[in-house]
Amino acid sequence: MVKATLVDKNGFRKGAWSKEEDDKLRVYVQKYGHWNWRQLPKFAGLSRCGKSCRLRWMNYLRPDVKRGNFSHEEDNLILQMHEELGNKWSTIVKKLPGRTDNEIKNHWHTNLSKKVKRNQSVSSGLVDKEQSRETSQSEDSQTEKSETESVSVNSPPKPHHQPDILENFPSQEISCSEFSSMNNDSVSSSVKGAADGFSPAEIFQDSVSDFWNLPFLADNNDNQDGYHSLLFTEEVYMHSYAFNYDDDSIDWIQQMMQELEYSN
DNA sequence: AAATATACCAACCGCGTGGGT
DNA sequence: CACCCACGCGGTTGGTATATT
Repeated sequence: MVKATLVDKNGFRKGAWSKEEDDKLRVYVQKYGHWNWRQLPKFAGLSRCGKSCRLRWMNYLRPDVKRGNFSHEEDNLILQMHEELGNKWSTIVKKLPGRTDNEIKNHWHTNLSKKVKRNQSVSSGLVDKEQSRETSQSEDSQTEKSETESVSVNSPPKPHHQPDILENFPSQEISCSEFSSMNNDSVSSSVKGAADGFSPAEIFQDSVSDFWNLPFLADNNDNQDGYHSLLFTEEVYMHSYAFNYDDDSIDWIQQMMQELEYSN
């Protein structure tokens, strides 16, 4: 199910994601969160546009994405919600934790919409014997499928690209909307929560004064309370703020990231 | 076994929206 | 108010797997 990889006019790779790209994106987002999808590929060392990265993460790499086929309960819920809401996939997906809007949309178009059409035909008396036979057959196979699949729903298999490096990776994702919408005050406030007992201004000042002396704190070995990820978030923020994402700062972060990767 | 049709689904694309300036 | 930017949503495309002839 992969598209041939090619390059668009901006030099961004398109098409199928390689395992290496997946790993880079997964490691990056799990460590640092997706604080800005547009900038993220540069920092993660990916030649992809931010949009593509976001989609890949949301639909495939997110640790809580539930793979495998849909259970009867899920099917019924989708049918019911779709009847109420129409193609509001983002709303429907909220009722199906672990599923993605893309997955639900695909499932709808490939399975459920046909089911609905058949049911409508049945109810309007347009179906002939042959069709009803087909229907019952496919329903049966569907049932069979769903029964075996409900197991996979309860214990979702991990994405097939899951590298060993992430086996013990606690997720410390920072929501894009949460972070990217932060202004100076809110960043300071969030840090205040982590640093406990310091005023935003103090934290901010301390961050500035200590910035060049701080080690790179995004360390997987010590993230019990997410404190380090918060510190890192602040650090990246400060750095990007100070340098306004110029090439030097990007190179600097990339270099640091590489060093981190090698040290793991 | 080969050719063709169909199903599936990852990824792309365009547009709307909201926040910031 | 207008403009820009980043993001999210929904529709669509197209490559691969599987079934059928």
